[in-house]
Amino acid sequence: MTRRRTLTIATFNVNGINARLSNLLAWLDYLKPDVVALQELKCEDAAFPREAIERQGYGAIWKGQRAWNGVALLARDAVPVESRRVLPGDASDRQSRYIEAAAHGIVIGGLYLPNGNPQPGPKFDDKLKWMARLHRHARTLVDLPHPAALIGDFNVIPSDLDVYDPAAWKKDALNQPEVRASYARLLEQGWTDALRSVFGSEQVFTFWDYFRQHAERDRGLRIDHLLLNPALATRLVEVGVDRWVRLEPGASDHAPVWMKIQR
DNA sequence: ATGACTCCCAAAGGGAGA
Repeated sequence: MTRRRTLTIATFNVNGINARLSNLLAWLDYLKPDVVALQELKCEDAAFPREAIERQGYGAIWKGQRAWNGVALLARDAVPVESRRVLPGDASDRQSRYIEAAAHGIVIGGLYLPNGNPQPGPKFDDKLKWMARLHRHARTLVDLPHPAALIGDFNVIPSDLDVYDPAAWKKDALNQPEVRASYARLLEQGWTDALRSVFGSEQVFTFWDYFRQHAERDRGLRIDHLLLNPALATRLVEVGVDRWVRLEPGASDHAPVWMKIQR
């Protein structure tokens, strides 16, 4: 096997890893990403499909949870070297929403940010608190001399360009001014939003809900993000969304989002 | 628009998602 000149790093909210296992494996076989962050495993640790993932050529670490949430990191022909499995700052947090590891020379934080609906309300308050914790932890990564990325389902619509109908999503937690401002402040630490930096003013989506044939009609949101610290951003080559995965039978409501970086 | 659609658990219908 020839060694490729770029590394491919991807994030994919699978919406139930066991319900979607064949979709996930088909996509891995197609793209052959080097590092993958998964969200919404919706399984306990013991139910993670480790053997099927390993047969596909990937080492994995994961943090599951019964019924909801759950995150994992996969590395092609390697096992991610875990550095964290909880976002610091709240000892009472029992939700599986963060996992961090080194893989193929890059520090990867894989995250599943709380949805926050309905808003206003306690779930929305929790979302903002989780984002504040993310800010504090991200500060420790952004200025590392080593390449680092924060990737996953942020549940944040960064701007009106990132939603097919801003008015229809006006009251949604993903689209609130406080949430957008918090995301913007995170970027101001020095993170590069890889998709936006390459697409410029062109619209691109990563999620389409299951209603009203929104996927087929490309009425979506951009809420899955790839953030690069400066040491990694200089190596960014290409980005993409594998929208075809969203159009397959039995698909997740999210599509995989990927970037290629120089080795 | 208390909607729709799909997962989970569990064994029906409710919680959660976004």
